[in-house]
Amino acid sequence: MENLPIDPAAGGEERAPIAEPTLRRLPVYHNYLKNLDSSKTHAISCTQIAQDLHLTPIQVRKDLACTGIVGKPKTGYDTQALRLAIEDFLGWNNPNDALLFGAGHLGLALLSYDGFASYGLDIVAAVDADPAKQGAGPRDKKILPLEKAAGLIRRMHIKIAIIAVPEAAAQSIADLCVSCGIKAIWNFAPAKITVPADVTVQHENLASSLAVLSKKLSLRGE
Amino acid sequence: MENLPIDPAAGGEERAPIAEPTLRRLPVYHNYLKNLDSSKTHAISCTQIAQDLHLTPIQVRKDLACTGIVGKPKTGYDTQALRLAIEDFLGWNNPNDALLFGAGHLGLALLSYDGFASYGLDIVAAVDADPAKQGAGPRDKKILPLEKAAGLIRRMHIKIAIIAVPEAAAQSIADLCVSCGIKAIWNFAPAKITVPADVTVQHENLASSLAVLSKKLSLRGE
DNA sequence: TAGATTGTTAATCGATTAACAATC
DNA sequence: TAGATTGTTAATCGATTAACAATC
Repeated sequence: MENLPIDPAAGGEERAPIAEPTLRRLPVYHNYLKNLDSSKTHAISCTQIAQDLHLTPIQVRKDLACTGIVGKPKTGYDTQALRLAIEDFLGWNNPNDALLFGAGHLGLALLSYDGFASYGLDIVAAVDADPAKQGAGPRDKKILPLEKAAGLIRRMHIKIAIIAVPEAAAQSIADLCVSCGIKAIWNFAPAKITVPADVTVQHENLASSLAVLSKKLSLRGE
Repeated sequence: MENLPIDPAAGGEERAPIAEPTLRRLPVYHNYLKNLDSSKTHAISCTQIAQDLHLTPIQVRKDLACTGIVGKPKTGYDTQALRLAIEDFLGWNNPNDALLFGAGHLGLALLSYDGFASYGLDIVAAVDADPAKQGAGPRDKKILPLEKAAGLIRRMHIKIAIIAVPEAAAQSIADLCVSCGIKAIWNFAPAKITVPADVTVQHENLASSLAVLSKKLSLRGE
């Protein structure tokens, strides 16, 4: 294979586009490895991973191949090396700064979560239009007035915005972000937002997940 | 086609399994219809929907066919009927009771959100192990001691649990749920949970979404 | 009627799974 | 060595897209 060299500067040639389902599974493997007792388990096989995560060994093998890791027949992969390969591939050791819009319950939940750092995301601050919410937030993160957003994004060259504002405000916040140079939006508002083609939007759609869950539940009940 | 009759009692025969991507798009169509000015738009075509949602007309047509809706050539679908057909198909007019575990920021965010009702989900209450969090929550929802969970689930025949507790507590909460007869778990904890085969788990995996977002961002930047 | 749109069958595309040689 | 596991090419499966007749 040998696609996706670890050094991003290396590849001038066409790079194999990674399948999104694979991409979504990589953090799952990473979390699995993190929870292994590393003092005991120095190597792990696809067979073992697949069994524990309820996947097939072939799928695991193919997914991991994307990261460039090379395993040893009969023993499997070095757990430490595999973990690092996933982190490398996902860019988790080059953290991205992000600005959070909205300090309601959801915004505070995101701001409180200290796990994002290990996923290569650093929420530098939050902004909120409500003066009552402004001030010190969880984990020593500041909650600033909305007016500070544009300057902050420009000054820190922030590329990622997280939108956790009410549905009605989502589009205008997105517009603001785009005008300041934001290139990726993680949207938690239950609203479709429209952005130019060069901006990526990842929509966290609870209604979709709920539809899957409740349909499965109703199908099971027969 | 004529699969998936609206009356769930009708089908003894094999029922066409709905594709998950389709299932996830149905709420998107629904939200789109909701935001239409219904006084003006009595009928809507696939072409129009596809254009506004950045999909293809063929895909929209196929997705909507699952709901059993029948359109009229040249005009499209009756907007009202289409909306109801989606709600019917997704079971949104037979709401399911759910119990929320965890009243941290995320739990409160879920409890505060008044949109779930229209998605067929009724969070009857929350439970939390921390006495300081117990009492009245948002929207007049009670936050009860953890010990009340089992009785509540059994008494109300609750089938859905929402887990919004810290990673370390997730599995033991899941075990509790299973032992009380919960059949579907919506898991917001960043933890893999293991349940018997007859229980459905929908895992809301932020790390996966973030991986997709940051990979797209880094690929764009070349 | 003409033209746009639906409903449905066939073709394509991409992800998953199977098969198997290479390797430790 | 024998046996388990990797890496990779081929086959399968399922979702998307294309094609087109039916319909208003």
